[in-house]
Amino acid sequence: MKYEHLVIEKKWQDFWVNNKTFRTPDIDKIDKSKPKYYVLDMLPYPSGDGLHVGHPEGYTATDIISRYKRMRGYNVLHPMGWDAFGLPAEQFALKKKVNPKVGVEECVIRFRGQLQALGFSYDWDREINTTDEDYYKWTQWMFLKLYNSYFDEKENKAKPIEELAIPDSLKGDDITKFIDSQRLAFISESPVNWCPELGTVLANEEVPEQMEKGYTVVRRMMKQWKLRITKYAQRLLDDLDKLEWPENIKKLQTNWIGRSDGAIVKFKIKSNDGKGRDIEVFTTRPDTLFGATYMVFAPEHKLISEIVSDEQKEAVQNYIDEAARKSDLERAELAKDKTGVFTGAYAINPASEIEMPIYISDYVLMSYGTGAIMSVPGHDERDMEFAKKFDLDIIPVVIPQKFKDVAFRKIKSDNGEIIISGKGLEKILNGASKGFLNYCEEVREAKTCFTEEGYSINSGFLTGLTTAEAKAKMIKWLEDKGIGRRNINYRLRDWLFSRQRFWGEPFPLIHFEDGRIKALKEEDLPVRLPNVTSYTTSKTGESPLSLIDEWLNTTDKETGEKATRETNTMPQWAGSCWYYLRYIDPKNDKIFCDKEKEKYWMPVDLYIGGSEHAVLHLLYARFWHKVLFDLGYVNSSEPFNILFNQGMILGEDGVKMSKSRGNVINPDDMIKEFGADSMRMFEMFMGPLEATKPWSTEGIAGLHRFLSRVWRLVVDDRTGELNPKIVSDDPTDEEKKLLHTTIKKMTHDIEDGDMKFNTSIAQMMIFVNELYKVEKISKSVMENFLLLLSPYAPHIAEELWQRLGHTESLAYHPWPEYDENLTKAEQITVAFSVNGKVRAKMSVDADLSEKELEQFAFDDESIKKHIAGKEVVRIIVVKNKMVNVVVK
RNA sequence: GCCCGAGUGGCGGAAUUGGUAGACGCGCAGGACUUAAAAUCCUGUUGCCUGUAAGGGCAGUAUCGGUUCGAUUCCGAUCUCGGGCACCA
Repeated sequence: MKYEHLVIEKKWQDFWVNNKTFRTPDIDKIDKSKPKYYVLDMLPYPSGDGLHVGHPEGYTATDIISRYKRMRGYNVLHPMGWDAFGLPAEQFALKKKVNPKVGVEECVIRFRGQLQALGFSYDWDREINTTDEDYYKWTQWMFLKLYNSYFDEKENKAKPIEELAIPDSLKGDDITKFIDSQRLAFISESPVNWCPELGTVLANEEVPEQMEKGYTVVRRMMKQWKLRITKYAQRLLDDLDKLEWPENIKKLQTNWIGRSDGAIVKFKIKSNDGKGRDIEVFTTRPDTLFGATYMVFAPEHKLISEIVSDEQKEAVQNYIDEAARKSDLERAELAKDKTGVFTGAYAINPASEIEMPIYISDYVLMSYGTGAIMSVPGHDERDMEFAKKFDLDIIPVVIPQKFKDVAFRKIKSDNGEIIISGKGLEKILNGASKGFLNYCEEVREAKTCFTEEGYSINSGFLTGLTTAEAKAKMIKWLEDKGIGRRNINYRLRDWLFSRQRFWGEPFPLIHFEDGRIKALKEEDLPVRLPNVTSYTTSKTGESPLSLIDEWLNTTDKETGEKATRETNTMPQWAGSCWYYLRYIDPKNDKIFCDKEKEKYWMPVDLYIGGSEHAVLHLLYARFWHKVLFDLGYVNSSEPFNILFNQGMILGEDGVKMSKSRGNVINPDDMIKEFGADSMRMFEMFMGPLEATKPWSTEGIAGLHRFLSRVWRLVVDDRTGELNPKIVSDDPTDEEKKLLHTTIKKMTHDIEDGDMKFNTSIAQMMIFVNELYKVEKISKSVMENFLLLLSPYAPHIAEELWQRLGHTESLAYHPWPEYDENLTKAEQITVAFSVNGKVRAKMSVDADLSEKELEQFAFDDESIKKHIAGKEVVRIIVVKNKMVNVVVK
């Protein structure tokens, strides 16, 4: 009987499902004396195309770990679910004129079938779907928690809104306004990408695609819900240290959060109308304040209308209008060429006391810092470009280290020794200081822009100091004068949390006619999506929900007052922010997850998914988890302890798989032709998990060949009986060494956590190749090998295990142990080299002394030849490895 | 532009702390079995030079340089590719 993968794989998949082999018992039935291991996959979006070959890559890795940990005696939690809200399902629904859940159901059935066909050991009793009412009820519940919480700056954590201290000075509506301004979920007017032709708002990522199709996209202000993730910026940054994540992912998150240390500086604006006005700016380089020669405001800055001069009014208004029409993307694309307009107003530099003209330009962003900057064109490239274009003054105030000695040479004057700054020096020195003078001249002429740290010049009381010293001294000076302070800025923005779509979680909020907003109570949840058979998009940019009157119009349950529902829905990220908690307690209708169960299973021990989620999903989930932690709903401050990113699988041509290229590999075809076990093994054999690597159909055939070889080792091809080579004898010494070496290698490969399964598979191939060379195989050796193989190729392992006479599944059979002594070779090959070049190799007894090895080297004919007539200077002996003779 | 990561045979990739470069697989070549083919099994496979042969020699881990008895591994510079961010003051 040949290796018939289709028959075997179906048999065992049915066995596992019917026997619930991989069901993780509920908490009270679990043996708590065993350690726990929570292995999580990033839950997939069940798209209409079905699985692609990239999915099984990460899933196979987690499955191998899960199966290994079970054999190691761990209580393993290994669940799967569906992240099914989102745009593709919505577009499918609009096209087919159906409710999106119709399409989602089909896709889920398809995905589940495909995953089961790969033999993954998920506990299907814990399957979740983010679009189930029982699930999104709790997503809404968490939104309410965010809405009803504020961030306490002193304690650096979220607290219930009832605990918020309200200033005594506030009365009536102002109290409500104050409370609303502190909530972690808040509504605000925000710019969005509006596409008039499509009548919809687009996410930033969708903009380029639509513009290529010829649609226009403009910026437009709309009321949007946001989550105050920025309050958690520092904690999200600090806690990265606790996590065993790849350094590059930590770096990506660090950059995304983007902490900048600097100062806030207050400038006086020269008054046109007698009113005293100040403007604050943020700078990371307070040491360059003496070099600030002009200011730039973002076009959206509120102060512009107050300070603009009559002559400039029209030009300024035109510029503001133009900037408003551009999308963020357009603003960025035109980045090379600076634009702007003079406002006619001036500010006073508090350090140099010069008048600084105030410009507006869209290179200054309203959303970062204070929306206004001090420009130091000598030491900031953008400022320099702008200064060049508008012919503004440039003062060099920082010099590179190399000019230090020239710039600050001590000059004897009539009054004794003094330090002269670069400015004074220019008049006095020549020759020796040419490089320095050239530098100053180039800066003034906007030919050079020195943005690094160095030494201050032309900077009054800062002159001569290093950049670090000057920063500190300037901040002190600003604080003493009450016109500035140390400040930290983050790049991270508050999370735009609303979408104008049908297919998402509705917000549990109602609006009254007078504009008041009321959050629903926990017992009112879930707010269900309307059960319509079809729907259309609105032309106003609002959610399709706004057109469904019987859903939209409602009354306040408590007062009977007329109200309308919030029509925005939550973004696709919402459901995936906490799904890992629901797996722990998927059927609970009292709470999203029982706290005792959470305490047992959390944090996730291993989390594997694609690096496309390195920033957003992982940051959002960490943020939600911290809020839940602050409010006392979870015991862990971070959700994912170890993270691993799988690499992308490219097409056979070495480029990204895409339908248009026609290089897409369908996993169904591969499973049918070669089998799930071959598929799993090949994806692991291709290379390290994190690497990007091209697919090879010839490669998967090779793994199928390997599994066939394993099959024939146990089963006689012609008779279907056991291979007569398999005997009940004790293993020979050779077999023992081979087996124990293999156990050792494979155990280490998994325990090291590098996810280099390719070398384990190579070791199994060596094992099988060796067994093909011997006359007899001890049955126990074969059994141990099947246990080693089982996490990788579970179907064939179970089948052969059974054929060797076992009646129980091997899924919970202990992983083989190895004996270190048995892995050691008695004979080893050592290399003899002369001057580092290997000249001879020799098989010797292991653990020879250095003297003995040395003697062998000198007795070797080839070594003798190479050292003949030369002086031996040194001999280096590395035990069990080599002897190197150094000659002259 | 900035921040990460990576460059090893025809290809995917191996190589504990610096210690025998190319494990394992694919592909290719040759052989066995077969009327033939497929499947299977065996052998070879970094390049160049040399030898009838066993063998021997030289070069070689993107490029150039450094440290070292010895470098794929450590250090410096450069080039190429991949990923992320992108006017963040």
